Amino acid sequence: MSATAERNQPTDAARQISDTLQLLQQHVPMQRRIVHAGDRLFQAGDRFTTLHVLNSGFFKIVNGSNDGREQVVGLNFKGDWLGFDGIALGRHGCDAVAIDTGEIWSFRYDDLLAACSREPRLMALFHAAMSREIGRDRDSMLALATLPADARVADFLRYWAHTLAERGLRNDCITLRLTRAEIGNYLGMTLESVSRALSRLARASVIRFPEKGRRDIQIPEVGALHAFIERCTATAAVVH
Amino acid sequence: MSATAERNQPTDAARQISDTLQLLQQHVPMQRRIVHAGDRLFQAGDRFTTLHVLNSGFFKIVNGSNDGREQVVGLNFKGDWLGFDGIALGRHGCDAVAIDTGEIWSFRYDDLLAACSREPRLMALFHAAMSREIGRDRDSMLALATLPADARVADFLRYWAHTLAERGLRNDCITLRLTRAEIGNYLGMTLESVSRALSRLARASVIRFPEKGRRDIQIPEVGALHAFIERCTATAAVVH
DNA sequence: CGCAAAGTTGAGCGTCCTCAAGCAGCGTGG
DNA sequence: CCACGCTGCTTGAGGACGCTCAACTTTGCG
Repeated sequence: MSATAERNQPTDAARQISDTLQLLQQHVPMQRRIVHAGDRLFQAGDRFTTLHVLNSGFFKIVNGSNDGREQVVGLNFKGDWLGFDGIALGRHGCDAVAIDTGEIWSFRYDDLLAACSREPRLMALFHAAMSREIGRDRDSMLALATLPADARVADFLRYWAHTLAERGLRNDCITLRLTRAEIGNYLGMTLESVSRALSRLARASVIRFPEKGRRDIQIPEVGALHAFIERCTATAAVVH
Repeated sequence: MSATAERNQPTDAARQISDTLQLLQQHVPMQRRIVHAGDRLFQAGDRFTTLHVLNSGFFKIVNGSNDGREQVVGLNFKGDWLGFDGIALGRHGCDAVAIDTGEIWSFRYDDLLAACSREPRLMALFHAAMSREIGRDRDSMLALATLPADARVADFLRYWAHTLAERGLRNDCITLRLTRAEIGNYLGMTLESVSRALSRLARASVIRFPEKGRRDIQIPEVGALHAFIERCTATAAVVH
């Protein structure tokens, strides 16, 4: 939680991302490719051989169960790594689906390891990326388990805005690449509940919609999202 | 998902665990220590320097938020690694608390890296452990977001039984080291709901309680838990 | 034996889901 | 150009699942 990650001045995260891209380019043979919304980078059951780093674009990670349930369990942005889940069993356990046009860098896992032994900084970045993923997943669980629906939506927006800010991008007006149904799936609620939550957030002036369309969301003040979330959890723990 | 992990014959997981313990012992300078229920291995904010592997006992991982919410986001068993979350930022983001007496092996992260460069098999096991953690967290999210309360409890028992079986231990009668409140916290529900869910599971003969005490839980047939979970999700998706 | 902590069970209620209707944006084709 | 259909989004009404509050039982420990 970097107190206030201002945009357009390199944050720790931004530096880490550019270092990663640079080191990969220098030391690991890889393939660059353009993907479009809907493209599947890999899916559950695929044999694991390669890792990927997102140079631009957005991905969603979908986890399925044998009885047909499935859920969006992760979102990926520029600089994020994809495919870690395959290392353990040699097969992927989830699908990675592009939700916008973007560029993906792919390289063999064993080539990465070879490069890491020559360039310890790359190893450090690799491990840090896996570690971050674990921390991120745990934060998702915390939100899923402890926040009421409205606060989960607010937390989702806060996370998205934070992620953009980290990368030096504008975050006062974000364009969601997900439908209400996908957001709902990610947050463990129905699309109607997402819609209602957004309406309430707008009514509370925490977010704002543009004149036309409700796909973009304006966030005048990220702090207001924090405040809203705390207000939700506070009412749950009233006097008593 | 190894089809049927029979106990008392070494599974993949069991072999991996013994390999890990053996390689660590041979190549990494480390400290062995006994911990007791309630002991804290590390907590959020602590500077990260060392990783840990559980040689015996049970741990819970507790994640907190700045506004006071906290949740059990992970459970650890023999052979599991602890501390991955600290690598990214150099500080831990959660607490690791022992929930039973056990033995923990601790070693410096940089010592591990040095050993890994000499012994690639250790590196592979290290990466596999992180990868497994990610996959496991995603399964937790899936359960939290898509299963009704009763099914979440059944899934929790299924996971616990499966984990014991993987390690070659009896899993037809498991002793929960967690209170109803802790289980509820882990599953995103109240302790009363956990209690009711267990009662319903017992009424449906999916589990059984011993004559005295309700801390132990007998699971005559693990498959029955699967069936129960599917029955729960099926009723949600009726004809239509 | 008595107290504290953990667990069970019931009654009432609130949040969120389900079902349904209507609206908005958008590409296609007459 | 507008009708048309499609997909995504919003909003309302009713109901169910799980939470809150409360009483009681059981277990464990000094």
